[in-house]
Amino acid sequence: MSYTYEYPHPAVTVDCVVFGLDDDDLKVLLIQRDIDPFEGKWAFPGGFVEIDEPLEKAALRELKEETGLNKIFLEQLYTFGKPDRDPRERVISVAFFALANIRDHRIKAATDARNAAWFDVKNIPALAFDHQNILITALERIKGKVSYQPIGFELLPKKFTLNQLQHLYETILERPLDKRNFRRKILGMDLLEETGETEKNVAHRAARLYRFDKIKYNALLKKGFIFEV
Amino acid sequence: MSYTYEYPHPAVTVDCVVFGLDDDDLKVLLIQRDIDPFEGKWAFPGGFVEIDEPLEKAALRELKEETGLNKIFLEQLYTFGKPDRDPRERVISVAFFALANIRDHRIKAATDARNAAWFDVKNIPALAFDHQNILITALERIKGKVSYQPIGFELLPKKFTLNQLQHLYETILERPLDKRNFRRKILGMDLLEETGETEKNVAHRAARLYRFDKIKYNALLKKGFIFEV
DNA sequence: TGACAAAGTGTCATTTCTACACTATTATTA
DNA sequence: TAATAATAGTGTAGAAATGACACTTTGTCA
Repeated sequence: MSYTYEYPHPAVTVDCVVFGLDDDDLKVLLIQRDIDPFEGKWAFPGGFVEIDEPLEKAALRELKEETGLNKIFLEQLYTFGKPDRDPRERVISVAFFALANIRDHRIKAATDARNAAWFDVKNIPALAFDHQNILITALERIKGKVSYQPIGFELLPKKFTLNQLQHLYETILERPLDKRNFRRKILGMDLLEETGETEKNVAHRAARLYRFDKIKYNALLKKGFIFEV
Repeated sequence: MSYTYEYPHPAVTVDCVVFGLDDDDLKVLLIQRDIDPFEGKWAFPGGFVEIDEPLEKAALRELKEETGLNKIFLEQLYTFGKPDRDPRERVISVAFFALANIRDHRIKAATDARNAAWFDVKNIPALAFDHQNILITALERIKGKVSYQPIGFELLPKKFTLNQLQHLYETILERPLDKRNFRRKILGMDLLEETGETEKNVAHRAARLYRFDKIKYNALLKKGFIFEV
């Protein structure tokens, strides 16, 4: 079967930059390509958009096919369209980004992916295509966004300590924050709910566990509340 | 001539949302389509990306062809890809947005545009394709961006009064600002240079004219300065 | 039971924000 | 030429937010 057009058409792909947090490090999910071009190289999960498929749906499908990751929230990041970014033909790629809790998801490679794994953003192998650029763009976005949208909570377990939350912000923003000031600000927003529980199996005083109250957040939003860290 | 592919390919277009400021109103540049589909309807300037052409270059080319607007700074806005957004075939459109000073540019329609004109964003005719969505996205973007990037200056003449600047912010943000607080904040940033000149031909005390000092701004940026209004 | 490790807590000085009203200047008009 | 109309231009004080800073509490483990 073949498809003919009066004018040349580019191919369109989607790519997904999924961030995760693993103890101390910010990570991204990569797959090792099992097909040419760039066979054996690491890249962001992604692939061709089907002709009647919405972009976001294509991204979710590819993500699931290649890594097993399912049902996560994707946000459009940027569209990469340099004419020579793919050696096969003109390929325009719509990149998405997402946050995921590493422990909640079991990654497993499939279809065009030989392998799938989380990599520390500070230690990324050489990437296929222009995916290095995509990574840079995604890091800028997450850094810019984390301060004024409560997206960070997606990276943590449902119940988390204030120290974990502070650590997350310090990791993404790449600067230290004052413990007391951080707590004052976060708790003052009235977005966190105490679970009444504390950490288990730690060799020191156990910290209180909180959960993010999305309903409260949405209610505050309607009243003009602005999240800011 | 025809082009054949093993798999179906979407077409890719670019669209440009150009904002301008005319006295009291925020405007956008629209063209009236001279060809099907949506012949006679108003739409954002744009068109098909050539097979070896970067996206931004395509946007600049279409903008110039259809409206005469030349050499303005475009920023990628969002990519619109719903499968049925174009009745002809699957078309994925990469939208850009830009700011322009209306008085500096003479608009003239050409090629596929029967007409080109500025429209008050509060009073937009029915638009072709999903361009209403594109407009909404662009308005959100400019509103979100104007407060923390000094983009507003692009909309004003080179020399402008503080009242013009304040009015611009009030128009985009859709809320009133306090005159004294606004002046204190803007002047305190040390980004504006007094020209020494004043307004001409006004029936009241003439206001001082300022210009935006981009060199100073870039220097401050390097020192970690954050613009915020 | 003492040492260790992290949790949890308050204050003060500085800066920033907000709300608010009158005088100065210029062109126009009576 | 004096009065009027229109906008320019200016300061302050109270409230809120920020940033810097160190010790006590609680639990585990040796």
